[in-house]
Amino acid sequence: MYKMRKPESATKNNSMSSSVNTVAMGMGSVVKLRKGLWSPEEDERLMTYMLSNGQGSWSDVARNAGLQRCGKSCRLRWINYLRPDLKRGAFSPQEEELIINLHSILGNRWSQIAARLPGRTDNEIKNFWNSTIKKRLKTSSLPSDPSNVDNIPVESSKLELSGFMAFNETAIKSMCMDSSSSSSSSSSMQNILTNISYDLLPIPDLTMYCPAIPGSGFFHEPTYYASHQGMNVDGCMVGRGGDHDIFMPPLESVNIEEHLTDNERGNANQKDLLNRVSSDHNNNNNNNNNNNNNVDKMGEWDLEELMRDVSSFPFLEFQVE
DNA sequence: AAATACAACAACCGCAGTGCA
DNA sequence: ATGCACTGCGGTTGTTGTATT
Repeated sequence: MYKMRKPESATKNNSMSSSVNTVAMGMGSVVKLRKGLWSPEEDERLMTYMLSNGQGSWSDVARNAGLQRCGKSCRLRWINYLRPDLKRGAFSPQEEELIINLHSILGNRWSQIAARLPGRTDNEIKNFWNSTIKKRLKTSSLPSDPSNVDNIPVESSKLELSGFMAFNETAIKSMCMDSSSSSSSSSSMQNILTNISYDLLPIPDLTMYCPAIPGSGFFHEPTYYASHQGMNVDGCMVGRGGDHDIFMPPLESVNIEEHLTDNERGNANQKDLLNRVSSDHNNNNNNNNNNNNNVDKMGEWDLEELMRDVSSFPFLEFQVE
């Protein structure tokens, strides 16, 4: 079920949902900055601006698009709601499973998790986790909450998770905790993975996560990613699995849009996108699954493909040094 | 029908990291 | 070296719709 808020007009400022702050803008001018829910008019302005000008400085976006919002608010709205590649609607069971698994490695690094779920935002995943999964896990029959690495019993080297085997406990903890040895969580993860040698961890432990990572050279590449060279350029090979080398792309956010050419970006049907904005606002209870543009399709197809792949991968042996 | 509780979601806030002058 | 602006992230709060009493 996907609930939408009742839209409100940009012209009225009622209640907390659209308060107004005044901010000095230099040259003696004062601009009133709106806060709270976005109106359809604001959405359309931002969408139109972004589609025709692309992303620049967010404060410039706010100013140039004629929005009485701070840049930060514009950024958030674009990333979490208006972005063309967003997949809307309920999380599929596969996505849910993926989130649980990724969370067991990455913890609350929502942006990192989101980077592995095409079309989903960190905010969306975070909300989903806090409102749904967390409760479900709490009431489930699992002996401990897999989301909390601290709860993993010392004796248990493995944790059964939804039919998959999770990483070896040590590896999981290292990945989650190792922030001192590197400047970023991504390189931390890479460090861990590159330090895994080949005799201890069963390969399914690793493959469980690889498919979630766009650009992994591990499986036959989804054509979408394969067609955008450069996705793997910075990837690092973390191991070999039989005939397959295992590539981990950098764990920084893999932003699909960044890899589109200008033409490809332009091909995103602007009319469709604008329609989506207005239809979202018009249908309070709308998820956009009916809106079968390629952008929406891509995420679904990708996930299904990945889940198929993981189920067929052979078992191998890995080891933590 | 009204009141209340709950779930789901949107958006804000504060902080940290980064780049630049 | 310092200060500032900008960006991104994660935690938190507020709003709204729905279910329940």
